[in-house]
Amino acid sequence: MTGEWSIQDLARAAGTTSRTLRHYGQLGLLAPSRVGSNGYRYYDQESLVRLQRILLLRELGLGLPAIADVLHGQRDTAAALRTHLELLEQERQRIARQIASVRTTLHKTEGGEQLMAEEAFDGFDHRQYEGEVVQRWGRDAWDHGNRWWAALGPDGQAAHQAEHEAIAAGLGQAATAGADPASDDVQALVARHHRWVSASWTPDAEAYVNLGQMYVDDPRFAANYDQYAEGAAFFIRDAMKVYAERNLASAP
Amino acid sequence: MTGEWSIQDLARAAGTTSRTLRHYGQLGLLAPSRVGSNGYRYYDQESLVRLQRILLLRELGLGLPAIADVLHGQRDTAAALRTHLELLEQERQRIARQIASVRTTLHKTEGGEQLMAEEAFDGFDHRQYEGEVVQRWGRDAWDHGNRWWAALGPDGQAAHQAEHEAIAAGLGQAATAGADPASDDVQALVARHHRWVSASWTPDAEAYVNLGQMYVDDPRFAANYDQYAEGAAFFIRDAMKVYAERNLASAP
DNA sequence: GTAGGAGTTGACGCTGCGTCAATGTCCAGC
DNA sequence: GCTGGACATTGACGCAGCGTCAACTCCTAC
Repeated sequence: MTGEWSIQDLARAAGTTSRTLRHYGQLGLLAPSRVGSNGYRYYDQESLVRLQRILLLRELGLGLPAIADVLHGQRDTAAALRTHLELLEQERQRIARQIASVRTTLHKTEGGEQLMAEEAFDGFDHRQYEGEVVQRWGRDAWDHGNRWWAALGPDGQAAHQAEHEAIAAGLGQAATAGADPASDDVQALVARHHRWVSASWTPDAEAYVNLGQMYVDDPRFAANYDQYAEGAAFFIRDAMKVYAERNLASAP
Repeated sequence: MTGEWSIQDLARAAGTTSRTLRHYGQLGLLAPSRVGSNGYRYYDQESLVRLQRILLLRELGLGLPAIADVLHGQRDTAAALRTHLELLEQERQRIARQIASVRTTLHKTEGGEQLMAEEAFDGFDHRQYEGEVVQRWGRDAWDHGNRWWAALGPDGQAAHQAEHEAIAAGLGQAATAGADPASDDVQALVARHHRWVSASWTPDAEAYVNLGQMYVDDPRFAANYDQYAEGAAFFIRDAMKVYAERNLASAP
């Protein structure tokens, strides 16, 4: 067994730096399992596990004092995460408001004509995903999508985005309210969603179901829908599946 | 005309504090229109307008250096805002992803004990493979593995998975970049992988090589690694073989 | 003359480390 | 036994944007 590691060993193993480990030691988050007579810090297996817990919680955005509470058993992980989640929600609202304000200001200060080209799909940067889209659906799909988007014009683009936001918000509310994905109200929203999608591309039953699944599987989409309600992505996927089975034809 | 205001007057008029005004003065953002022989700062109408611009941009989230560029005419407002908007969009995405991650983690830790049963080892369902594991390595191995996994606790389990993802992602990148499986960088990652495996079971050279081969032969593992890069499973197997030959003892 | 309200210039604090700086240790080679 | 290089230590500054003392000075009113 490799029973003992130097500070660098541990840092590399966990993908962090020795400075960070000493910082954690200073805060009482992670003490070395042994300190040599020369002052060198040594760590063991248990340290690694503990460190990985710390790093995981940090990736989730928790502050070091909050992590200390969890590690010292003064707070259980779930409670800390729930508190943190609330902070994150607030932060998200704050950012969203700022974005809205900046956009408004931009429209005022300039004509705002180039703007729309740049902020396609509420935060989705078209160009950023070019490679991915081309890889998954081919160059033609990309070009077609771009021409269609350009042809909409600024107002059309804004309307298109607004329609999507309205649909997503409605579905998010339904999900929160515990509605049945197969209910008439929900299905009416899905019908709107299908029309919305069909503006650029008409999916058949399978394609539409797959699209719904992607809303769940791709964290970028999931994050986008889940901001309206927790678990909204799952709800939407289910509702889309029902819609497809009832209303869409399968490919021959 | 109220031609001149003291620092408090201006601060109150603009809804900020005198400390802030002195800070802005220090950064060259807003100089007093006049400074008395006693050192007192005095401001005029123009100062107020300028201050309001500063405060507006700050509410939008711009940093003071960026505001300085705008005020000094080195950048026009619209450009600065567009740049800033991109930052905000990224920030929003980051927060959204964090929220999604925290929610996922919460579901896992709240499920707590169901976790290991449901999605041990990167989405592998333990129970689903019980028969197979018992058949290949015996009942003791299965029980030992289960006890070890349970002993990790929710966070430890999450950390363990996270570590594996980090390693696999790193190896996937190396594979994509066309790295040599025997190179130092890759071997360092494999060393991490070996430590990761050793958390529950310490393989000797042969066992480790066989494990690597299984990553290629078993489509479930292969698919798991190949999601990071095409052909990653082969690359990892080769790197593991080199590592075993260099660093691990053979069974007697 | 004095109280007290407003002004001044420092300087520390907060978050989570990165990044020197100055200096001590360990190990391998000559 | 000496030397070089890698790695270790503690200590301290830096960052963003001010809030918040602290220690003094100034002005105004009574």
